[in-house]
Amino acid sequence: MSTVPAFKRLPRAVREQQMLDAAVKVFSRRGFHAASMDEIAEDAGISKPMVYAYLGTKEELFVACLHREGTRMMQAIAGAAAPDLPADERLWRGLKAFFGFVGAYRDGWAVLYRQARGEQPFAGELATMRARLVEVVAGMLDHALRAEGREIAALDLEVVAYALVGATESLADWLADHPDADPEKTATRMMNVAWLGAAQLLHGVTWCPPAD
Amino acid sequence: MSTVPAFKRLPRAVREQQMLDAAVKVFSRRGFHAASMDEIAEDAGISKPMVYAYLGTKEELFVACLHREGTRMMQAIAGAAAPDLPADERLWRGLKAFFGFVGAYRDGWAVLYRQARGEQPFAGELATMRARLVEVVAGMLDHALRAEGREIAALDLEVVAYALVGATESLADWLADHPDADPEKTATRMMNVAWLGAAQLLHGVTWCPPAD
DNA sequence: GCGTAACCCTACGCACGAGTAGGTATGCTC
DNA sequence: GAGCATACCTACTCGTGCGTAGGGTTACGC
Repeated sequence: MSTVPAFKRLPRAVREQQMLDAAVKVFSRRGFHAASMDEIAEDAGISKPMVYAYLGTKEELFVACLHREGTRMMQAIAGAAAPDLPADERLWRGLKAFFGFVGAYRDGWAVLYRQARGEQPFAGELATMRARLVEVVAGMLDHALRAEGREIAALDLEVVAYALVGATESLADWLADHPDADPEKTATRMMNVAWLGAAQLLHGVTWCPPAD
Repeated sequence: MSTVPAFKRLPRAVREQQMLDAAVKVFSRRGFHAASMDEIAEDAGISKPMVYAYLGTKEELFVACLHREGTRMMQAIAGAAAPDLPADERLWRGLKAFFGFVGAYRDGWAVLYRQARGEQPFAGELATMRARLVEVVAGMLDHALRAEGREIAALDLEVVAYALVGATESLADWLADHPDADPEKTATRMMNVAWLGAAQLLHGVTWCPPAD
């Protein structure tokens, strides 16, 4: 009895992407633990054993999501911020690319930023990616500083870079919650906060705590 | 057969605090879902039904943690940053109080910042608290701006405040991972990034995207 | 000293969800 | 058109962990 199959058979590569799309969507809304494999499978329009066959266990599936979205993001940034540009131009292009990514893949961003941070097994991997970003920003600042003939303790540099990355992430979060906001405009605003402060530092202006 | 009880009977108020301490500790390490009521009870040196009797279900327990740590934090900040001080002084004291809180209650901070963000039922409450903070910072900036005879669109103000709060949270996170770092020094570094940038904005200096 | 209330326990029921066993249909190759 | 690999399913097992039933013991008022 050859009934017409309700939905087509598709090649593995296509189905894998559909599953990853569904997984990113569900993980972003529910978080790792609250998400169920059944829901992901249903959302992908497929049955659960298929997910296990293609992407493995729940943990492996989550790692696959992290990996896809993470490299997607890093490549977007790296592709935009060429290392031979001046610092402000580089920062600007990097920010534009970053906010572009967040705007285009809000769920992916939510998984990376909101969900993967607290979960023990994955926090490490995420921290590494984040650390790479911080290092890049710190390197940029250091480069700009040396060009001005100045220098700063490595630890201070790292912390400043950390703050800049944090501010950026925070605005990204804001962007993810305001679907009608413009990514490029957000990048401009970020430049206004970050670059003006950083430029001051570059020129040797610093703030000191009051005597008491 | 009156055996000596292994551990003392304690009044409710004391046990509740012990339970909350244990809950904050476990939730901060494992996250809401991965944390088990059994582990929390064991860590508090008590049996599970006691936790249910005093603090209710797992969700209610988590909310209680959020509430205690949240008000603890907000009161620390509000108590330090008196509204009649000049803007930079106020910002400085607020930051000092905030980083002091994070340094003293690292687990509490981790629950608020790392764990409660992604979990659907609690994200709202957290967002409200965060929004209150952003509003305070935005109000401070607005106040300082008006004192200079200048003005800025409300949305821009909100976004800048958002970025500052995000940068601060990010440094707090850094602090939580570096136990030997000094909270006050961290606050100073934050001032260097935030205030210098904000002061520029206050004086009307802005950054514009390049023509192309 | 006796009731009553507060403190505290061991031991379970039960649902939910990760992962699998075992089988069917479709297309591709020779 | 036989054989085989690939795509896909329904229907289960079983562990884990939330929440509770039911009962014991210490303190405190009177």
